[in-house]
Amino acid sequence: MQQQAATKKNAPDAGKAQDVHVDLIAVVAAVNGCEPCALTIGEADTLPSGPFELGHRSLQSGLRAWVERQTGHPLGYIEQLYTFADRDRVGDEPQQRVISISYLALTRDERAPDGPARRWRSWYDYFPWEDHRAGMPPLVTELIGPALRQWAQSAGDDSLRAERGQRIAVAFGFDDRPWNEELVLQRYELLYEAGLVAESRRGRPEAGVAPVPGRAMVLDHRRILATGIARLRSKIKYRPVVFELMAPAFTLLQLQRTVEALAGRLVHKQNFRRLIEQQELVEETGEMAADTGGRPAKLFRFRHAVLAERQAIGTKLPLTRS
Amino acid sequence: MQQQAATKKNAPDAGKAQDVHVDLIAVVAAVNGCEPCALTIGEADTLPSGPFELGHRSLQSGLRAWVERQTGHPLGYIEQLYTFADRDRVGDEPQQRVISISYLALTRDERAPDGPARRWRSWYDYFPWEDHRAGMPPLVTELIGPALRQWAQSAGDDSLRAERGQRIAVAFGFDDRPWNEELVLQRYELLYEAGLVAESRRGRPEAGVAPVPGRAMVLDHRRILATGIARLRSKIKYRPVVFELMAPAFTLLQLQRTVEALAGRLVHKQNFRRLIEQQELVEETGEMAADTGGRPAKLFRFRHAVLAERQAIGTKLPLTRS
DNA sequence: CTCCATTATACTCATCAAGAGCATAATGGA
DNA sequence: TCCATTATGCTCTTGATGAGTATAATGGAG
Repeated sequence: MQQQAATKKNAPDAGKAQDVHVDLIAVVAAVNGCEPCALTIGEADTLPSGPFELGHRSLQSGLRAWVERQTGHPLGYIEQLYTFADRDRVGDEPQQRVISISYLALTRDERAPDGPARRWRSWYDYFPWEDHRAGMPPLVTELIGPALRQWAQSAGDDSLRAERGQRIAVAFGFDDRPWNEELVLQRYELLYEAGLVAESRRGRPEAGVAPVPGRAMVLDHRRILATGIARLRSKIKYRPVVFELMAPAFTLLQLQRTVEALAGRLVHKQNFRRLIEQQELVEETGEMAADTGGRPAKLFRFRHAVLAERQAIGTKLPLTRS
Repeated sequence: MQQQAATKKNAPDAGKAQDVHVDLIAVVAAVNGCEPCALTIGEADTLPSGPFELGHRSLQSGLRAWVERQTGHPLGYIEQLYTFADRDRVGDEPQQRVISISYLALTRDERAPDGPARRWRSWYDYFPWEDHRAGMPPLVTELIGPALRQWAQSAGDDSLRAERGQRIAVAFGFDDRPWNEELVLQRYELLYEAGLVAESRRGRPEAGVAPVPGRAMVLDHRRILATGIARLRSKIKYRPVVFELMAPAFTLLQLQRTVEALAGRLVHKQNFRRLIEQQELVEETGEMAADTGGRPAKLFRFRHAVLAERQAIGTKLPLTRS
C-alpha cells in the first residue's frame, strides 16, 4: 500500500496536482439520407461539450446531460474515444490544466430538423478528402498530393524527406498503395503538420501555401471528429454498430448506403447482402419497402439477440474499388 | 462560439466543476520466459500510478515519470487504455472527484530482477482462468462454471436468469461455444457482479460462496489490468506489437511462445511461421540460436521498416485447439 | 556409435471467406 | 411494350487458414 499512500498524499492539500479542469466532449454521429453527419452547436463549428461536474454520476451521464442540454438530442449508444491533455489552447494561464475526455455517440436524427441550438453537418464538409464513394476525389490527387509532396521535399535532411514521403503515400494511398479508409486521423495529422489546415496556422500566420479545402472547427474539435470517424470506420467491421444509426425497419440497400456513407467507399452489393444474411444480423419484418423505384425490397430489422449471443462479431464490409 | 463561452465560463472561478484529481496509472507488461507479467509496486498488488502534475508536459510523459520513479523501469511503447471516473473508492469525501487515466505499456524486463520497489507478477496469478495453453483449466469447469450458474439461478425473474446464463456461456465458452481469449474484461466483470472476486465483497461482507482463486489487487487495479490484457490480446492480431516484448534477436519459437503467453492459448507452429514470414515482419540476422535442444534455429529480428510501410497490418495469430 | 527425443523447416490438402461478375425477378414510367 | 431501376439468386476464382505429413539437424542416453 505504500504507493497508495503516495497517491493519496497529494489529494488533501491543494498541491500542484489539484488544478485540473475536465471537459466532456461528444462526437455525435448520424446518417441522414446518404450523408454521414456530426452534430454541432452554436454558430461556429463546435462539438457539444461541457465540464464534468459534481452533479454527474459518471462521465457518461455527464456527457449525456451536456449534449441533451445543448442540443435537445437524447443519446443512445456511447463509447469513450480518447482523453487529451495537450490541447492547443491559446491564452490559457499555465496554472490551468485542461483535460478533455471525448466520446463517440451514435443516433438517428429525424427527431427534429436543424435549429438554432444544433446543426447536423456532413463529415465531408470537414474532411472532403475522405469521401471516396465516387472514386478518389480530384482534390486528393490534384491539390493535397502535390502540396504534401512539397512539404516533404522541404524537409532538411534526406531521411526525414523519405519518411515524410512514405507517410504520405501510406496515408493517402499514393504509389499504388491501397486506400485505407480507417486512417482518418493520420491523414488529418499529416495535413496539420504540413500546415495545410487552418488549425495549424492559428497564432502563427506564416506565408505558406493556401490551406486545403474543408471547414475548420473550433480548438481541436476537428481532430476529435477525425478520431471519432476513424473509430467508427474501424468498428463497423467487427461489431454490429451500424444498426444504431438505422431506423427500426430498413431495406438492405438502405443499410448498405449507410455503411458506405460511413466508410466513404462503395461495397459490392451482392457480397454485402451475403455477408449480412449469413451472419444472421437481421430478420425480415414481413413488410415490403415503400417504393423507392424498381422492384420492392423486403424490410428487415436488426436481430437484437445477436448482441447477447456473441461478442466481437460484426459487419465485415466487403469492399470494392468500383 | 456560444458553447465555447459556456465551457470557459466555469474555468476562471472555482466553480463546482473544479475539484478534480487526475491519476495516471500503468499496466506495464512483459513476457518473462513463458509467463506474461505485469509490473507491480510495493508490498500490495498495486499498479504503478501517480497524480498528473503541472510539471508534466503531457499525460504520457507524466506516466513515464511516475513509472520510472516508482520502479526504476523506463518505458518504451505506450498506449492509452481507458479513463475511469466511477472508481469504487471508499471514504472519499463527495467533494473530491477522482479520474484515472490508464495506459498500457510494453517492455522487456531483464534490466534487473524483482526488487523492493518493483515486482513482476504473472497475469495468471490474478486471472488463473485466463490461461488456456494447457486446455481449459479445471478451475473453470469445476469451480467457476457451477458458481456462476448458481448466481444466474438466483436471479429474480426468468428473463434475467436467461440473460445471465447467456452472458456466462458466451464469456466462458460453455455450451459448445468457442473460447474467446479477448473477453478478459467481460469475464472479470461477470465474476465481480456475481460476488466471486474479493474486490466486489469489500465493505459488504456477505455470507456467500467463497471467492474464486486468483489474487486480488488494490482498489480497481485488477479491472484495469484486465482491460490491458484484453487490449493486448486483441491488438497482437492486427498490429505488430509483440515485437515490443521481444529481445532484439529471437527465434520463431520464442516469438510464438510469447504470443501464446499473451493469448493464453496455443497456436499451430507451422501456420504461425507461415504467417510471420509471408507478412515479412522479420528478417534473418544470419546467426543461429544458442542451443535450446534440438536442431538449431535461425535468429530473426523485427523489420522496423514495416511500421512505416503499412498501417494496420499485424500478426493475425492462427489459433488452434490442441 | 546408435537410437531417440527435440526442435526446425518444407510441403500438401481441404475448407472457406471474399472479390467479382452473370442472370433473373419485380416494379413504375415513357 | 420497352426500359430504367432495384432486388435477389448463383457461380467462379482466389487466397487465407486450419490441420496434417514429412524431412532436417542437433545433443544426450544407452
